[in-house]
Amino acid sequence: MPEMPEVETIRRELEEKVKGEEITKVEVRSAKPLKNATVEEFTDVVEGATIEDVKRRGKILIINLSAGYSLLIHLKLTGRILYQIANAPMEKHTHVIFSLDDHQLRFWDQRQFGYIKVFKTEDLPNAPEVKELGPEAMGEDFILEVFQKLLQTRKRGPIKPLLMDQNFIAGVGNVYADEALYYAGVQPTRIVSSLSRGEIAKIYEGIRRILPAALEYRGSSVDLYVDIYGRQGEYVPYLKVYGREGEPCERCGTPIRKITLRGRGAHFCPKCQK
DNA sequence: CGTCGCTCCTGGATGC
DNA sequence: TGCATCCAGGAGCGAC
Repeated sequence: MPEMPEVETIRRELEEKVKGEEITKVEVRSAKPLKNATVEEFTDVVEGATIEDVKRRGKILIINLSAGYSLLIHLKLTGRILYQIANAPMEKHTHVIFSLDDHQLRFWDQRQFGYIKVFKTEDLPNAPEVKELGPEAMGEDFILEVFQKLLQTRKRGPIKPLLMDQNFIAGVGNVYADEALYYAGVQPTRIVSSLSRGEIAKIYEGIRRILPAALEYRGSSVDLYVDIYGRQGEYVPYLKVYGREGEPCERCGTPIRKITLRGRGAHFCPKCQK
């Protein structure tokens, strides 16, 4: 599932490949991902537009087009943006096709939770999914003191769901929340108010170290994630707990446990994490 | 407003 | 072997 390292990988690749390209034609095979526009409105905005640049905020991809419009793309669990030769065979679950010169960008999504919305570029900051976002997980203004202060406003619940709350911190999801907590030696169920200053600092450090490390490997291909060329991310072998239920902890050999927390899988070492 | 359960969806895994 | 059921999960929504 694409989190910051995966979405940033896609952003970089798109920037390299399609920046400056004109979208000559758009084909909507399923209108479901177009959550705030009709097919006609979408087509009118996109066709003939040039891709000016590709940005990211949290897990959201933003494609700025000429003529003052932007596409806001959320891949959710299984969304893919694929860069393919125009005549490449069409895969099932391809919902929107943007034709460029001799290539196409294809929005593919098996579970259909992802979406593409259209905004006037000037209205983007007020888009509901952007407006309430917390600080960028790897942003330079997200310093330890900011994390500490944020935690003081949300003291009652367990730490892990909070790390995944995009309105708290933008960019961390299920995989890297588990990994950051393993790094910190803190169990995902720990109530925020019980965390020591040292533990908070370690969680912060975990986030700040693991995200860029994963980005270097073009992310983690858990679930169906691939980059725009269809390549898997290569960070999975370096994950310490996510997807390793029953395997021995690298540090102490205790089997990694998986529990359900707020309806989501949470993985941790019962010995190394307190 | 914070917290929390429910919901969307598909196909691979699991059970009988 | 085949069919039914379960399960994964980001984030919006409503309930409290």
